[in-house]
Amino acid sequence: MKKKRTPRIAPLRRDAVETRARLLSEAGHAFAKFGYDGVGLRDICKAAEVNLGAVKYYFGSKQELYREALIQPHIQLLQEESVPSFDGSTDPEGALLNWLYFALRTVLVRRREHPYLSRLFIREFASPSFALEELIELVLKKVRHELVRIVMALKHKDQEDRQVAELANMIILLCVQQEVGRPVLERLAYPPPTKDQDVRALAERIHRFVLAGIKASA
Amino acid sequence: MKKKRTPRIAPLRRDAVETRARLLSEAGHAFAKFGYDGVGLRDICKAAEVNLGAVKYYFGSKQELYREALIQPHIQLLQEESVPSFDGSTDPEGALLNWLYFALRTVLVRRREHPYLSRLFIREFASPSFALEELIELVLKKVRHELVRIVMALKHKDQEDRQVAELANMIILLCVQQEVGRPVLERLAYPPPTKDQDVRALAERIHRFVLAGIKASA
DNA sequence: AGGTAAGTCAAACGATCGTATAAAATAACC
DNA sequence: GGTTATTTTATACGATCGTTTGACTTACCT
Repeated sequence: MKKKRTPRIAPLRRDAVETRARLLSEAGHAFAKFGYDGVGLRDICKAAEVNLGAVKYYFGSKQELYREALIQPHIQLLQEESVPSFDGSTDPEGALLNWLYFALRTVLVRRREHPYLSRLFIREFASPSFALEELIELVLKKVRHELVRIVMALKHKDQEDRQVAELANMIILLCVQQEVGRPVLERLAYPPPTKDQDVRALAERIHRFVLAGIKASA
Repeated sequence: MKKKRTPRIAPLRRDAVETRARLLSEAGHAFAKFGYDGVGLRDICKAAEVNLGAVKYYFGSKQELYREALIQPHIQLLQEESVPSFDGSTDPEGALLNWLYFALRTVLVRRREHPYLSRLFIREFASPSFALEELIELVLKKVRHELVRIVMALKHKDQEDRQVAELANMIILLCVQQEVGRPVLERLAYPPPTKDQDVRALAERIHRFVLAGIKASA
């Protein structure tokens, strides 16, 4: 019988912790820059100053290395600052502004401040891989859920119907696409802002826009 | 001196026309399904029942094969039905509805009816290749220009300023994202419609939404 | 019908890919 | 400080990639 070793998730030696982290970081950079198929493990390992065998040793395969480079920073991002929860029905308009500011800031500032996470997410968004399902379940579901509750309050409904879902989708798209559509947007007109104060102003403009839209929709 | 042959753009023999077309079509299917790096020329040629050498003979390289598979159907799509032009200032609200219906129908129906163009565009949108610039210049510029004129009329402006550009961007995103964001949308809630009558209804809902948003924005 | 250019074909090149393996080196523990 | 398990290393395998070549076959023209 073959000796089947499960990859070393948690390094046992002090220096090895840093080795694994370096490999993961460089992998994230490279995947973000060139895409999953665009970069080879040899280049990644060279950049990380790590031996080729480290990939199998620490992650088992290229797929697992990618998965962790994508998922793990997202978990951390959501732990550092979680979705503002809508407390009920007191001020849904204000809650919407808070949600928009949170979403846009997460997407345009916080995720972009991460050295590679933004570009990595954009790739995953557009050409979904095996990891998209997990990413949605882990990150997007919670964020969307709060928005749906706000929209329900604004439309005086007590459950999510087709209209609420569609409105929520449009709002989410407006935010996510400020980031994902950037390559196209900046070729068409002005690129979306990245500084916090400008993002705040953008949130307020979008707030005006979608609030009127929500009220107007039958 | 080496004999340098430029690729055979226009086949001279009747049967060869069909060979080139078959290769181009299968290439489009394959690139759309697996991405540029995800598919090899051997698989494409096998599916097209064409010899491997045909790629060099007709297109010169894999890149050129991809470029033509992406660009050429888009040109045809815009030739078959061009952007509705806004005649001036008589009825900008109606013009906006027309534009929305055109954009959504192009994106959700016409492009999707093409056997592979939609998925191919989505890939290009999110992870731009060398061909994006050409695609924007060729297709998106004209479509956006008409929208900008409509928004200008709605806001009673005589030139495109930052606000007009941002509003136009939001509207474009709302449309394009119905298509590009589909993998995510259908995991979050209802997928965007694809039948013409449903798309018409969607256009009307978005029309209500963005019209109110435009009027509300300061 | 024959000549000639257009098109097709099989075979191979060099490079790079992800993965596998087993020995060498190293840090941690008794 | 010797022992041991952990980590690193060098090397190789088998597959697949895009590209190239030159000979073969075919369709078109006079």
